[in-house]
Amino acid sequence: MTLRVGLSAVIVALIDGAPHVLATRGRGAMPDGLPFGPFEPDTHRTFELGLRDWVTAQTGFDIGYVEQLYTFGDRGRDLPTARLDDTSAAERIISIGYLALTPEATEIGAFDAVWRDWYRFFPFEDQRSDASAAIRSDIADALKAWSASATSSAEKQERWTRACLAFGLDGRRWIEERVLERYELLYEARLVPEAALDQGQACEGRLSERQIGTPMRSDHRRILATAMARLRGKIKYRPVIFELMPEAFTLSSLQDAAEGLLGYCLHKQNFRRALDKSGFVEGLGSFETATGGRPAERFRFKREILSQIAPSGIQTPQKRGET
Amino acid sequence: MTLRVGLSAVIVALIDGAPHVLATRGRGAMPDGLPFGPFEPDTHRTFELGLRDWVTAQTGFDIGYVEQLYTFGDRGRDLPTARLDDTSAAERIISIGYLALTPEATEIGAFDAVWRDWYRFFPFEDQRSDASAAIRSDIADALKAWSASATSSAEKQERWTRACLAFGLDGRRWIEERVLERYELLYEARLVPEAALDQGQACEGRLSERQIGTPMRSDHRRILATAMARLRGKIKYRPVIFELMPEAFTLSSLQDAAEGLLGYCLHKQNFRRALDKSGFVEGLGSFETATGGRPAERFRFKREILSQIAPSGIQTPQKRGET
DNA sequence: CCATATTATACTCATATTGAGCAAAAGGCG
DNA sequence: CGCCTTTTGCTCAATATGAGTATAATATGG
Repeated sequence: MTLRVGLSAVIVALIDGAPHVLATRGRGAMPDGLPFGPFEPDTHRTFELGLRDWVTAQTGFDIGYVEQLYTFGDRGRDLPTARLDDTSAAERIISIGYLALTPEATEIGAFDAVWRDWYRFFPFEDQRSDASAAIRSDIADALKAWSASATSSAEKQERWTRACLAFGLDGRRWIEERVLERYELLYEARLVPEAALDQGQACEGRLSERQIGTPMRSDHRRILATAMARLRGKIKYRPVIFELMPEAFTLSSLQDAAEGLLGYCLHKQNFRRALDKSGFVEGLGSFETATGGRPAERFRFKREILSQIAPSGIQTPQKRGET
Repeated sequence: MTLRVGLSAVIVALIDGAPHVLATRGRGAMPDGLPFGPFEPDTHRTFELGLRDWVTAQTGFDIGYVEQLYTFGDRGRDLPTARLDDTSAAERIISIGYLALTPEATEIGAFDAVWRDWYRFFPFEDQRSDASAAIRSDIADALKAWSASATSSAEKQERWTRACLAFGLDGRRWIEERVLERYELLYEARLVPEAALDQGQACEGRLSERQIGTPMRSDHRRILATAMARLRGKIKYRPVIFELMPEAFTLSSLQDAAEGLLGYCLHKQNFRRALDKSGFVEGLGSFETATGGRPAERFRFKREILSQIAPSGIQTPQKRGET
């Protein structure tokens, strides 16, 4: 069997404070996918160089911050129509996922690439809107039905416990980083169409795209979930959020960015206090007037601080009592 | 060019509270390596199953907790004697590194595998011993010399800043998680023999194995550094340390384990207070008498708590004023 | 059998950090 | 000018953290 290695990229940028990912547009029945290219051992000295190469070739711009996410290689992921026990496939493709952050959503030159709001693929991950509570409750119902459909009572119990942990049900807290766990649970419960495709079985038609999101090609939604989880975790212990911001920004726009990535609201005053203490930003003395209320001072990220201190991330004081 | 995928494992266990890794013993001039096996796309449905398979086959025991670390694929890593610009090699091996944790250092059945103290490969990572201060200062001298040998003054500056950040020099704090940064800096400065091998150049003979550690095959020391960094970080936000402990343990032995992994000492009373608050452990009512002083109560990890709360890790209140 | 060393565990206290909210400042707009 | 909106400054109680001191329970050696 031939083994091939591909590189897939989750390229994130903010558009009006909302996180977007670069997607290759689907055609006909084929859904959207992530930018994906083969790793060519002859020409690419490292994975990262290979990735930068073909992203530039395909989309026409240079990605900035890049980090490796995870390597995906389960059978089934590359051959949606193949049954899991079919070992006769002639080729196996494994894919190394990368996360890339760009400060602005540059216009895409060639190819069929588009910026998509990442909540299009995961509507339930946005806990800010009023709609989200309703979606969450619909998903909870579907997962309850799935739990009840288990054969043994221990299995029923176990399924429901996992659902509660993943989705913050039954008094448990919603943990924003559990993006992948949530997607994998929906996959296991066959509530997302990808699961049906992979296993050649019908999808549970309980939930609509408005609730469980638009599907993606192959296992790309899993890769995107991994990227979201990583980024949501990382902004708390590394100052990576600034890789997504323009040179000058207001504290409110920074907060909007953090809220967009995390999917929940922050306490404004405490966010500022924490940011102040961290020393990451510095006022520029100029002001943004087009905001409606009192003009906001523009700030910049003090990049040079990275060589001064032990860099941690920004703090994210969650606003309680709203959920 | 043929592309092959291998799986390498950093299997960690504690022996008398000191972290050890399973290594394949070197022969003659060939240094120790990590357990390494090919990924066989025909028989292995997932990477993890493949890994478990051949680890069991080679060493005779089942590994417990497993997580993917990173995928390594830079040219040069697989062919130590090849020059970087030599693209004529017939084969490229990329390797997916895994971290595995086992609760006890089981006797190894077959093959030439041995448990090695992980500080054998990274003596400077252990900040507890008195020797470490001396080692650190020797390394600082060597890095200073390397900085001074740069051509431009900006480059000199840049090198020294990086050295200070990585090794906590010049008033900066030592960050225990920067294991990989430290190793890569030593590699770049050609202070470790692996660098010399990879580039076909002579190693700077400044430092001895007692200071920079025993080398490993290929890029295995880089993989080990990645594993140490991951584990040192992870025990703070996930209760993975218990995967290394036996069923019943004393709080002192748990603290020993944490100190061994982190490479520095913790404040005993505060460590206990934090552990108490976390709710991770539960007293068993039985006591360990062979400790020399007052008998210590045995505790167990409350595994069931994982389905109750948002699991974080253990806190690690560093003991200051000793360095 | 008592002093002593050794380790375990309990409690204290000052100082930071956090969550939550109130109030003033500085614009635009009718 | 008064009102709405947003930014910014400040307070206050509740908790968490760093760093000790004190006491308890064992083994050991005279």
